[in-house]
Amino acid sequence: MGRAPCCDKTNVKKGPWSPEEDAKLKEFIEKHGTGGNWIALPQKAGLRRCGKSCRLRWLNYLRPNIKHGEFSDDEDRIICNLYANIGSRWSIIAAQLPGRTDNDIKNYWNTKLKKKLMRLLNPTSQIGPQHQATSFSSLLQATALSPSTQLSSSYSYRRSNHIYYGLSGPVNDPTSFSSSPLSNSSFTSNSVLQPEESFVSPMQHNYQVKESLLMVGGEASCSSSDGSWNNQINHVKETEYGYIASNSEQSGLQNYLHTGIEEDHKLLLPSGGAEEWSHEKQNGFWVDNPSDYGFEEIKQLISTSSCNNFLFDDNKTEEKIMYY
DNA sequence: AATATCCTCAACCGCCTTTCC
DNA sequence: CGGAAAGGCGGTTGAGGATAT
Repeated sequence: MGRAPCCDKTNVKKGPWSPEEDAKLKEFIEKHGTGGNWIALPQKAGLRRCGKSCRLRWLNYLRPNIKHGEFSDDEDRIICNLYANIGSRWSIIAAQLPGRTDNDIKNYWNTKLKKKLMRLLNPTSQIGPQHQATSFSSLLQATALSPSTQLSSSYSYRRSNHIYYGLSGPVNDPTSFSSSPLSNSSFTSNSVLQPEESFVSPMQHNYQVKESLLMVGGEASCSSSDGSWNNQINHVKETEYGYIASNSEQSGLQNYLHTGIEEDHKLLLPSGGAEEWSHEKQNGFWVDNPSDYGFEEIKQLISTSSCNNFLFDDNKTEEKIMYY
């Protein structure tokens, strides 16, 4: 016995939406909202559609500020970098591209961008469709976009006898591409996928680069700038990172976490409190917008925490911590 | 001009996760 | 706490338009 269907399949219309249906759905949602119940919505709106179908139509096509049309080079780069870091998690990727939907990005990747990248990575080969997926993943693996060199989008430090090991530079940073393999305004094959050595920063000679740091996080980060708190919090939960946010961000976060928020740029902690998040199973702390904090505050945080890994969101902090 | 083939993308399907009771 | 319902997501499909022959 399988799962019960979400609606009466014999009584719902399928296939492309007519302009009339679009208008009905749009008008209803603009007037009443979704009411938090997509399943009940079509009946209320007078539509013979499955609730899921309505949801999809709204999210992918009808809701305001949807961007249609060509993807920019910047968008290409973001997609490529995020795909290399987190794979086909389209909703997370979409959260980084305001106005784009996960469906859009998925289609674009599967039909165009993957081929575009394949051509750049391997301009001479004629790869048939049946081999494309395998070849593509092996190409990714053979390059800086491979999982073995992937890194979270920020700067990682491991505390060990008061020495901070730094892996510098925005390595594979999906949202900041100053050293990105795809950083030119148009794709050029000679700029694609730098060798691992190129990740070494000028400051590196002072500090030992620990390969284990590459494992910190294991996820691309999400910026809060587009207000995509939901995905961001999922990310934080998934990676078991504590999250340190400034006041301005806390109101958004509050909606999603049960927190122990303290005043003025203090730790934002889950209900278990600091001890729970300092437990050794905790991967580390994510420090968003570290420039919002005093350096002393960050120093204190590091020295009082039993946690070894911190992710910072900018390289000014990286530099300071290096010399600390 | 007719036909075949390819390409795009909206929409569906089914599974997993989250929320609610 | 467990089960059901709903939400959310990623993979896949197929209609229709574009292009090649």
